[in-house]
Amino acid sequence: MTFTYPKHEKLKSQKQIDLLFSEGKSVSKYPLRLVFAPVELENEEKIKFGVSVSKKYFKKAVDRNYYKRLLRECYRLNKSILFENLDKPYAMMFFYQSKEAMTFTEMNEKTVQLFEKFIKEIQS
RNA sequence: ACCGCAGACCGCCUUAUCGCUUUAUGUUGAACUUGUUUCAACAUCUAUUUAUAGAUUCUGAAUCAAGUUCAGAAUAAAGAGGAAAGUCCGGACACCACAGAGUAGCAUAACGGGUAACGCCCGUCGCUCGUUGAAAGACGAGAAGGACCAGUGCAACAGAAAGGAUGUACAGUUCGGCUGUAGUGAAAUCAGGUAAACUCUAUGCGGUGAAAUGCCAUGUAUAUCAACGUUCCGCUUUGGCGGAUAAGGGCUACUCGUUCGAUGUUGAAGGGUAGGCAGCUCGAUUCAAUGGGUAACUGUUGAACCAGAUAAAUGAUAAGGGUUCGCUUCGGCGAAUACAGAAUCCGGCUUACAGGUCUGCUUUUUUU
Repeated sequence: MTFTYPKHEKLKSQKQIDLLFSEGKSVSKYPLRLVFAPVELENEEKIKFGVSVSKKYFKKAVDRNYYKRLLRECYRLNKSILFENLDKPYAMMFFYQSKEAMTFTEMNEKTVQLFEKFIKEIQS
């Protein structure tokens, strides 16, 4: 299993994002939150993935960039959990929802827990 | 040596693992196009032994070569700032009627220079403040430095009164609050101060802003364009032609001016949204040498190419090392490592900033 996060795996389409927010469900593990919805994808891709950190929580662009990078790293290193358990393609968006700082190690643990929770959710 | 001030510059590093963006190189695969060769089928032509051979065209398949596009993996190179920030000025560039006249509005304000331009920068003069000095002056710092003989306004304290005021006392007197003196104040119908007061003068300013704008693919409301078309008058060969009419709209903050002109029909064209390409990074660029200038800045010559993302890359983790601070049993231990993230591009200004380097000046101490 590779640990890449190439361009075509990023969630970019406005339509898919609108769909995600209007019809998507979510699971969370404070301070992380994952919104997801099943979609039709081309070329047998399984996931479209995006990250977001709100201006509400971090005023400065530098801080937002930093946490977005951490979120991307967490996805990149743990995405095998998702790929091995998905039965159909999904679009998903990953949020950091807290004003408090967090280290990479903590965030990584939370991400694994969150992804396992997500797998249970879609299998039930 | 130390402290302070001013100016200029720098603003964490190394290794490993896993990633991201752009460019280049060759490579693999797929699709398409063109061509070569071979085979098959059909058709036509030629020859003769009349069912064979040869040639040509087209179609299909295979093969090889070249090109284009897409995808994959590989290698190499490059990859945030001094403020990228605030979006406060000035430009480049693009479009909107290439941009009209007047009014209003806004900005600037000594003189000279620099610049693409500026409200920026440099120099000079004057002013104010501080230090020093008997003074002249010297040194340092600061600022929003045009005009109150155009008009209107404002003015602390003192004073009767600061502008249709003229009180009190005394004196003079043509007996009229007419004249003078005293008194307050910088200034008392004699004028002066004030434009970080209105105002005046001079100069400048059209608007929008890369989500500008152009193209490609997709392709629809009906905004747009063209023709016909509303009403009235005249002419008429009865087909039309010419002139006028204007609710409203566009150009503006307003007026003038100019321009389009209801509803509808036909045709053309093709908005927005989502996607791609261009704009998009070679430029008032950077560095070095040298010439000019007190300086800001600039001429010449040589060299270099230095981010181009777009739900938005430029990183994450681990270990080690710098640097600073604190504690110290002088072995070390602990903590911190600033401000902050390109979005069309430049020149400024303003604000934020741990720490460090260099230069100049001043004070104090030590040695000679």
